This record gives sequence, structure tokens and C-alpha cells, in this order.
Amino acid sequence: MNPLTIGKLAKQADLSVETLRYYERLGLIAPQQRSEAGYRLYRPDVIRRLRFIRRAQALGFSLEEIAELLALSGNPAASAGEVKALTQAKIADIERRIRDLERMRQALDGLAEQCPGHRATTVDCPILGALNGEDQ
Amino acid sequence: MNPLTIGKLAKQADLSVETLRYYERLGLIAPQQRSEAGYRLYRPDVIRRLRFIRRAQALGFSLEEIAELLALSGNPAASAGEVKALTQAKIADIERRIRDLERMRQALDGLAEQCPGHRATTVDCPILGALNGEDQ
DNA sequence: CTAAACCCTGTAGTCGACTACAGAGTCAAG
DNA sequence: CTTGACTCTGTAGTCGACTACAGGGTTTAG
Repeated sequence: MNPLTIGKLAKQADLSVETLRYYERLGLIAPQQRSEAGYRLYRPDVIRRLRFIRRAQALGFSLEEIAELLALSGNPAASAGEVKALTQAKIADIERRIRDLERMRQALDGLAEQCPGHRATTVDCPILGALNGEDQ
Repeated sequence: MNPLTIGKLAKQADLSVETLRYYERLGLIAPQQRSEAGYRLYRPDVIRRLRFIRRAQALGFSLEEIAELLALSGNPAASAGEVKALTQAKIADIERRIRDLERMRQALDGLAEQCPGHRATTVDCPILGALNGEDQ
């Protein structure tokens, strides 16, 4: 298991070659070295880094935020407080988005309940009525 | 209050002129006619249509979906069932997004709780630990 | 009558996370 | 030794909802 070419890494990590080059442009990963012909050669443990990225994405972090997390992760002298702060900011962000969606869902629920569906034409549709500002 | 030029309409509706032209490209609005010089002239009641669009956006509908809603709204023979179906699909969509976000929030919450923050370095940070796949 | 303020079309840029080439060079199997 | 699979760089396209020009023509206030 020596240096991986980008195609092998892509297969191992289940990502496309283009995505890997894209991550490199963003500074998320880098090949350990280049071959004489300029081919990227990766150490196998970059796969761990890619898994880090995927897990962080699943938690809602953007690639830019993940770059910060990776930088902190690579600096043993850095404080866990910074990671915690990023995490709490993300929690706040997610909570705000949830609240927005909850508000929409409630409004839509109320309207859908009132709507008689196929027993009426659009003229009597309370959903369209609300969108047309018939109440308030 | 006769035909509005696009600038006046933009002011009245609190939208930019560019946005109005963009909505026209998408088929959401159309000027009643054009002046001799080719200027768009709108009937004042297009403002109601723009409010419809804004309300629907606030409920989470995309402009493409709003075009459908407007088409149904303009067809008195159409069934309210179609509007209800669109609404219920949107509710389902929003609920799925809420569930995804809830899952993220829960995971982040758990991690943030365990993290000692500034009392530790990143080496002992459980958040980074989790991202590195230390558990499971 | 002139200058500011308006309007037109058409094109391109923004954000984020990719995806898809084109055109060229390189490597590995048979 | 050839052919196919791989890799390189660089550029452009995708989605959605705008936003921002450039380079013209038109209208209106003073």
C-alpha cells in the first residue's frame, strides 16, 4: 500500500477524481508529492482526512468551515474552545433554520387542512385565497 | 393610477427592476402592453400577483412551483385538489428537511456537551475525535 | 434645450459543491 | 509497440434566485 494515484484514492474514498481536485483547490487536501510526470501521489492516510470531511459535512459544516476544523485539528496547541465555538455557531444556525421551516410547515398545515381538495375548484381554494391575501 | 412603468412597479412592490424582468423571463408576470418605445407597462393589479409570489416564497415554494400555483389560480375550472397536492408535497419536503436538521442538531449537541472547551487542546477535543472516527 | 433619470436587450457574475469537458501528456498490459 | 486507461491543466456548466453591468435609446424636469 504505497502512494495512491488520484484515481485509486477516488475509488477508495468513493469520491470522483474531480471532487478530489476540487478539494485540493479549496485547501482541504494535498498530495504528499508529485511523480516525475506531475501525477499527484497521496499517502493512504489522506483517506482518514476525507472521512473527516464527509462526517463534518453530514453535521452541516460547509467546506470552508471544514477547512477551519482541519486546521485546528492539525494544530495540537490550539484550544478545543475554538472547535466548540464553531460547533455552537453551527448549532445556532441549524436551530434558526429549523425554526424557519417549522413556521412554514405550520402555515402550510393549517392551509392544507382547510382545503377541500378535489371537491372544490381553485376559486374556493383557501390556499390560493391565503396567497392572494384574502385574510389579513 | 394608470399603467405603471417598471421602475414605478419596482418601487411599489419593493423589488428591483432586475428582479421584475427576471420574473418575466420565468413567466411569473408580464406587462399588459408595451409603449411605443418598447417600455413595459403594467396594470396596477400586477402588484397583487407579486404579493402572491412573495407569500408563496415565504411558505417555501420555489419560483417554478409558484408558476404552477399561479397557473392554477388563474384557471377557475381547475381543481383545488392540485393545489392541495402541491401543498402536501411541500409539507413532506419541509418535514424531511426538518428531520435532517434535527439529526444534525442532536449529534452536534451531544458533541458540544462533551467538549471541555478552552480547558483542553484540540488533541483532547471530542468533537475532532468524532470527526476523526475515533468512536464506532 | 439639455442633463438627469429612466428604460431597453443581452450577457455575465454571485453563492456552494460539485460535474463535465477539451486537449494534451503518461503509464501499463498484451 | 500499440492501444486503452489513466493523468494533467484550465475552463465552463449546473442549480436557484437574483444582481450587475455595458451600451444603447427615451422621457421629463427645470
